[in-house]
Amino acid sequence: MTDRSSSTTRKPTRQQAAVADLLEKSDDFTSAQTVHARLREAGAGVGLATVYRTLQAMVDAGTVDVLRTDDGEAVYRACSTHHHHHLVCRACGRTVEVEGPAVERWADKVAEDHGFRDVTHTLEIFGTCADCATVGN
Amino acid sequence: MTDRSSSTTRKPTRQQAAVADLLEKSDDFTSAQTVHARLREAGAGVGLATVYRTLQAMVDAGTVDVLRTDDGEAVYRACSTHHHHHLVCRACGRTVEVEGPAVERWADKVAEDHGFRDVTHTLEIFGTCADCATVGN
DNA sequence: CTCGATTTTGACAATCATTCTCATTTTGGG
DNA sequence: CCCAAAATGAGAATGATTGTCAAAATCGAG
Ligand SMILES: [Zn+2]
Ligand SMILES: [Zn+2]
Ligand SMILES: [Zn+2]
Ligand SMILES: [Zn+2]
Repeated sequence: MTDRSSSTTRKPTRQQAAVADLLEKSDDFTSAQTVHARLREAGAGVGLATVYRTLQAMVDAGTVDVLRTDDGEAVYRACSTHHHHHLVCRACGRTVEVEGPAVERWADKVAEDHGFRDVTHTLEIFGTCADCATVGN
Repeated sequence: MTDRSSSTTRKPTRQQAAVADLLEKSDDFTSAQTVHARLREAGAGVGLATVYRTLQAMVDAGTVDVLRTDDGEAVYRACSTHHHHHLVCRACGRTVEVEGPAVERWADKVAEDHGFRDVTHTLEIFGTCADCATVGN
């Protein structure tokens, strides 16, 4: 159990900062493997296990969002902290954060109508962005 | 490329029928591994590779829905053929199909407003169903 | 500063779902 | 019956993710 919880802001290590910085600079969702590779070629390498641990910690802390690609790979992105969803270009990966208060209410109501508690939801929109649509056709 | 597409209704084999039947009888999302195990213990075993192939074919044919669990495992369910989403109990797996025309329109509009084409979306609602809420607390 | 306790790291092994290989079996038409 | 195409399945290969555990970094009290 890694549960020495209530961890009050511990100073990030060099490795943790490196992972966080890289995500900040990247506009689209990035896999752990890619983060590892990028850091390696950038000189300041970070162990693969540490990359996974750091990403998971950030997800738990709510500072990064995670979602699954079609083939099941987890990808991460530094997002704004409030609740939102994503519009992702399936060609280039360009990502736009979107919000829909009505959708939030709808999801909660549907769940409640069926007697469900502790409701959460996942919602992602995929498409081909204008730039990619131009190139591809 | 396995693309001898334009599939002209081929008679399902014993194995394909077994997988399809099992999914029909199950009300919740089931993983390929579980389908394989269930079929095995039910006597009429089916090769694991065939289970995967059959499930993928059914997904392509639109006769089953697939989604990813939190740990990335693909799970399948025989659903109605029209577009819908799911309300899933994260404790017992009970699943309810739900629809939300307004959400569909919202998603398409958001994408269009940002210049995206060929839009699709994924949306699942998770919670604890009434039965499980009673037991757990 | 110094030393032991605690946390973090990372090389490497272990898991495990999914895919690939390819020889064998089944199916269907002629 | 005979052959070619399609399907099957046992086992190997792949690849992301997690587990292990000894070494390194950090912290806090004395
Ligand atoms: Zn986000
Ligand atoms: Zn939402
Ligand atoms: Zn469904
Ligand atoms: Zn929909």
